[in-house]
Amino acid sequence: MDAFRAAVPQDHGCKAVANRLCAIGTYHGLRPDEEVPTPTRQDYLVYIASGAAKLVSLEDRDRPVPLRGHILGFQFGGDIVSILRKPQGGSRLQALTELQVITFAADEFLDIAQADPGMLRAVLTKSLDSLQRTRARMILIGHQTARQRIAGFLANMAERTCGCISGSCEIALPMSRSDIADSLGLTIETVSRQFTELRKSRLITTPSRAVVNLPDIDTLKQEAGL
Amino acid sequence: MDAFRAAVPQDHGCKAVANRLCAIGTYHGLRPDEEVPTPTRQDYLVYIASGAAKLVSLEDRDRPVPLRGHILGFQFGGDIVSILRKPQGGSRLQALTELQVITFAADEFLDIAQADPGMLRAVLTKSLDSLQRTRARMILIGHQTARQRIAGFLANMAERTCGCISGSCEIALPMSRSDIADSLGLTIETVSRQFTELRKSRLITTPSRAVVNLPDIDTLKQEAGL
DNA sequence: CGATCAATTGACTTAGCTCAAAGCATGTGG
DNA sequence: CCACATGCTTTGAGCTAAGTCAATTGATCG
Repeated sequence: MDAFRAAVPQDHGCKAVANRLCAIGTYHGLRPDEEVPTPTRQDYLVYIASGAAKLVSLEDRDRPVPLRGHILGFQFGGDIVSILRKPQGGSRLQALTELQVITFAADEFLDIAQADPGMLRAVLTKSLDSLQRTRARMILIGHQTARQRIAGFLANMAERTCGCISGSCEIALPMSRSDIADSLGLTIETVSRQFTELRKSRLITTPSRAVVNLPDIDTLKQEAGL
Repeated sequence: MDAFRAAVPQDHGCKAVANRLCAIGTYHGLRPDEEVPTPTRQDYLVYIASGAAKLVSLEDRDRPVPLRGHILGFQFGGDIVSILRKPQGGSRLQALTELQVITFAADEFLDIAQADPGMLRAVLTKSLDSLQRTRARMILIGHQTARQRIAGFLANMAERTCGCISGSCEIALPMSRSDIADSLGLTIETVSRQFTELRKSRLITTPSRAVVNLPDIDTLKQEAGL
């Protein structure tokens, strides 16, 4: 429950709450391509203990086409994801690597969190932040070129998976090109071309298909317009 | 405080809270182009009593260019907006019409809301919903054509300003073409061209520059891929 | 060692951007 | 009241980034 504790600047009694949370949650171990069981009766919160996953919008028949089966984003160890049940905006969480998660019903979570006002407050703050970040990303997607999006994606991955915000680092890309393309609103071909462009510009090297070396994160960020 | 009450399915004692909120809040009356005073010391929540406004990201010198001074969205009577102070992702709320708002510090709000767990819970739910909607919109922006975005924008406006989700209706567009363009990640020219295209398709008529008639919202939505 | 699937590369098309001009309001001063 | 200036909006003519279609290469796995 590190993420919860991290969300609270001064940890005032959250450890106890975190333990209570673990008590109501269920552990799941998943292999690549398997899905975190989708709730039917109520909303769930998922804490990702380790591994990488993609959040995909449901592909209901009666859903607007552009919203069907698209990648909403990627999640990594430490993240908390809310999985809402169907009517509102259903989504499923699919493992990209070996994945360990703890799931619990949102209602039960709220019942417990309510006991600790600071806790609930922290979660609210966290979700408002999340909203702000998503908004920012929306603007980017609306105004950035393909190259900027890819550069930004790689810089973001470096930060989220290795905590690297500067200098050089090597990151693993557990998702396919097609997943990347979809999440950025691009095509596979364009993603591929941008990778080779960045390679030519010496901003990345690709030792293997799923590994990318970022020799200069700062320039990469600049390239992304950040 | 209708919006707050609306957020709670069964109103259990929120009216009292709403009154308390009004007590800690400050009323502001603004004319077009004026701004809701930007907080420097803490985050603020703004309840829009009446009128229309645009939420604009700050244009700090040291901010990534694509995030500078862009339209994050439009807000109307009944909406609640969070204005975060600088470091996180500052934004300002600028009146498009005569605007009446009540502002209060987020901290004070949380102090009061905490007393009523159901209330805080409702707000959390509301903000999670908001996150989901923003995510959906992000996908759309990444995958929709100019025509779909404009059609979707108009349908959305009809729903938010007159509550029309079907049939026909006439809406006012208090914002400029350039505001619309920016919020959708398009250029003014493209917006203008799409308006004339929709006019040719008999999906809209424009009695005046700032007024649009939607004779068939259902087809419009279909056009938007919704 | 093929067979299969993902990724890359190439040739072509096109939606939307850029640049530029013209149309239309609204307001101001003579 | 008109002339003119100013600021939005519309329209037009290329141009370019990214999408589409199609072929090739490269990995992985029975």
